[in-house]
Amino acid sequence: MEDTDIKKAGLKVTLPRVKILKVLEQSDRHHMTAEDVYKSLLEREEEIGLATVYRVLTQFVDAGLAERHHFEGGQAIFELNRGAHHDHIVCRQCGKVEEFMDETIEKHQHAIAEKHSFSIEDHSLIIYGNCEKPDCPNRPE
Amino acid sequence: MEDTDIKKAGLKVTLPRVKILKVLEQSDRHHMTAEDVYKSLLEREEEIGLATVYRVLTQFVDAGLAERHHFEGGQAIFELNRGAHHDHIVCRQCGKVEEFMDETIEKHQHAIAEKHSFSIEDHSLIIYGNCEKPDCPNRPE
DNA sequence: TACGCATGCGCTATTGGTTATCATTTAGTG
DNA sequence: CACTAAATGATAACCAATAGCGCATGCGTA
Repeated sequence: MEDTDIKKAGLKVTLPRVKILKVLEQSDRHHMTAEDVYKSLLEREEEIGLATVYRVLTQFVDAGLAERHHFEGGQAIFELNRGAHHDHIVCRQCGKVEEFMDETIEKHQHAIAEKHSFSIEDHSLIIYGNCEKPDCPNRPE
Repeated sequence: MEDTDIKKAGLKVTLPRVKILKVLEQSDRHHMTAEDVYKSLLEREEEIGLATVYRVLTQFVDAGLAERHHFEGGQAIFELNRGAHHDHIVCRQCGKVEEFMDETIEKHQHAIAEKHSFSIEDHSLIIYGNCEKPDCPNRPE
């Protein structure tokens, strides 16, 4: 993802926008709250206001550069849009987020929308569970 | 759903709890925010504080009597648990919520969890679109 | 490169939804 | 009917998110 993408989106290429884009790109966790982004910027000693973080994230979403998700807990989570649609599976213990994509599920959703006479615009599928990462607090011993 | 269900959940059978349960049961919209429940109680001239509504709804969820959903917008939505699991399809224009259930989708979710080495606990699938209700503001003329 | 305006920035105050506090009231029990 | 623990209601506190407002900056133009 490049600075030119910001320009293409009709937004001026400013330092805060570039830096927020970088944070979203380079973070090992690719799913972050606005607060996460803000803290990450502080660690890099970038002085960017929290309000600006919210503003810019919203602009990125409106421009299609990023997506806003609503997981459990209410807090919005942001993710760069890398083109390929996918859904999420989340560990309730360690917060790890993985991505998946299932053609069959996608197709069935369209069938359901049709059956209910809805023109489908979007969907959100999140699976909650517990992962088996070695450092996950819920790991069975 | 009966008062005895409240007792079974280990909660005292108090007037506010009975009345909130009734609202959730009798409302034509079965998916309500805490505020919706509160307003509905006001219309019935029941003097129940908003704090109590939030408290009781949370207790119902903890007891398994109700479910809390997170649709777009962040606001929590509550629904009585009638036993049969289902997912939701929501109209972005008029807010109408319908329910559906698809065995194939359910099965695939379990397969996905397995593939990612997650023990699945729950999931949330919401389809967003536009319905064709005669009074839906988005209805094509 | 210098100018000037529109846009964007950061700060602070404010909102909206939800939760905690605490004195008073009520349900359940003997 | 009295007693005790739990529940309620009013209010304040909380937190994520937003709006308002001067100041600073990006960028087209000269």
